[in-house]
Amino acid sequence: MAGDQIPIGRFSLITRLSQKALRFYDERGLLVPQVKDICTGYRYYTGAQIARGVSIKTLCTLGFSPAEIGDLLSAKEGRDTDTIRTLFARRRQEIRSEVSRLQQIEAILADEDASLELIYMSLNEPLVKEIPPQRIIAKKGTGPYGETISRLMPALCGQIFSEENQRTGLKVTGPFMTLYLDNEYREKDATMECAAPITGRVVLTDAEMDVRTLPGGKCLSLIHKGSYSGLQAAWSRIEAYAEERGFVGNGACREIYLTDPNVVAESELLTELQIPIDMDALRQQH
Amino acid sequence: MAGDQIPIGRFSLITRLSQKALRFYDERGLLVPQVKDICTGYRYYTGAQIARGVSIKTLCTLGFSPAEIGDLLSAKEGRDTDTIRTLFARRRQEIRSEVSRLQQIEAILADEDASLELIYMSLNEPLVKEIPPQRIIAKKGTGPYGETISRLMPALCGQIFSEENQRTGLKVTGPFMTLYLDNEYREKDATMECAAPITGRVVLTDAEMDVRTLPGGKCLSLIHKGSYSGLQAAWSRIEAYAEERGFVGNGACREIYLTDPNVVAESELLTELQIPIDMDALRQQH
DNA sequence: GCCGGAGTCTCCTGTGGGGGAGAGTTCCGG
DNA sequence: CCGGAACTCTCCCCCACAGGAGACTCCGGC
Repeated sequence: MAGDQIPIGRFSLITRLSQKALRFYDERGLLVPQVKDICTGYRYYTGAQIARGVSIKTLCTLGFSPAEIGDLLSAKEGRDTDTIRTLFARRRQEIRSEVSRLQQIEAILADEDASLELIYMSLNEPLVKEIPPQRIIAKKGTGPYGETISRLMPALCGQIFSEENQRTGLKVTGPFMTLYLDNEYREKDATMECAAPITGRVVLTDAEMDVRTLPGGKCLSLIHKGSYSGLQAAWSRIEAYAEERGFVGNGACREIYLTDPNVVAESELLTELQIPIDMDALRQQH
Repeated sequence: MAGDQIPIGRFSLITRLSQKALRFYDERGLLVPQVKDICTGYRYYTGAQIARGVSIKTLCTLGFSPAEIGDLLSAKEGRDTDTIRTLFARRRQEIRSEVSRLQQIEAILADEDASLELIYMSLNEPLVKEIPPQRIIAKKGTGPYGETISRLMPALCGQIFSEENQRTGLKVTGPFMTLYLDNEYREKDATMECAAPITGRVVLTDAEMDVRTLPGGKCLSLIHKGSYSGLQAAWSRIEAYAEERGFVGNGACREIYLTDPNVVAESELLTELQIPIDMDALRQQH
């Protein structure tokens, strides 16, 4: 029979592996042709190698990486059924999580209006992220929400940009923010702090002001685009998300004004909402 | 506010795009930092660029490629809702087909015994592939299946390796095969041809022998591993598959003996089953 | 002004092959 | 034995970043 000396093209047709892939597997040692003509470089496979080629193709179709395929084929030779089962189970788990990820995306795309909104409004999903500790200067106040912030911000800026503080080298190192100090929602007498991350020496002339370091750690974060009047809805979204997933709060919520309302149009304003969370408490729940 | 001059690290935290990705998008022109210090190479973004960064992140999470993201953002600026809808619909289709592909794999992996069999037995799924035309020498015969092949093969080999034909330069260019010429299943008086692909001039001394060119084209192909006694089951599998998908046969089925039973152990034998199919007839059905 | 640590830069390698260029080989019929 | 067709070879670029090395820069505190 013509079983020996199969050139790469024919071998490719039989095993359904592309020539590119065959050369790649040769290089990686996964499937090395029996004969390689030293002077022309031509690869020649044998009939006995077809089985291995077919196995590789099958495993490849199942989505295993070349390294895993190597392990699987070794395990197969050694009749190491346990390893095979383990790798198969892992792959199955990967596929399941990939499917559920794709289905979530599909669900978003399925709602055409929502997806248009997604791109036009820059909406996005809340996400857990790590934030670094920050040294801040803050001014505390109590009262209704918008009004209090409007009162605190100018005072804060006044202090920061005072001649004294500019002379000693105080610098603002990030966007301004508001910290919400209440543990519950209050309409009229909410306690909040307007703050800015800083470096340098500070001279305080206001008893209501404070310089301290905010702790870092994990937080749930959501970026809101648009006028500040939409912030209420955004807070509801992120709180609902936190509730749903069982996140446990761990400190004051922060509202970070990423863009400057004096520079950017109201509809293009970006604000990041952060809820510091206690990952240990979350883990204990599950 | 400190909205201008955001270095890459901070911008990365805000937008949730990795620094690597940001450098890549800079290079590709997808999101170029407002300021790039010529002498240090440092990238500085502005608050106004955050929105674009967040959009890119969102679209990236949805699985769009950088090129598509560029198109989408251009369309967004131009209020070209149609383009956006089209791209979203396309992506959605891609996701659906990917999900169904993965679910098929998951179904295979779900049956643990079947998957072990898959790797130990080298089973695989039938697949459509293209085969080239082949010039063959064939000997026809009628009778029960195994017995007839056992009779035809030695005769065919005798003819091929006869002194005369070896002298004129006849060469075998591929594995031996059997062609099944009946359109129905027959137990006792099946008509078949044993054949081998050849090149060179041939002298025929047997009236039952024939030299001709088999047509190329699409075929359904399945590789079977193991003793020839399992071929019956393999034929059932591929026929069932063809039936299920509505494939229309288009010529004699071929059974190709990829490995040599004189060399390879019975349990390691490989045989390829091919059913030539008519793609036009298939298309008309759908 | 100086120093250390943190931040940032570019460049290289890796993934799992696909697509193509340009050159060399093999094969087959005449 | 010859010539053209078909086959095969080795590079090189592409994707969409991730990881890491080694060097440079920046910043805040003293």
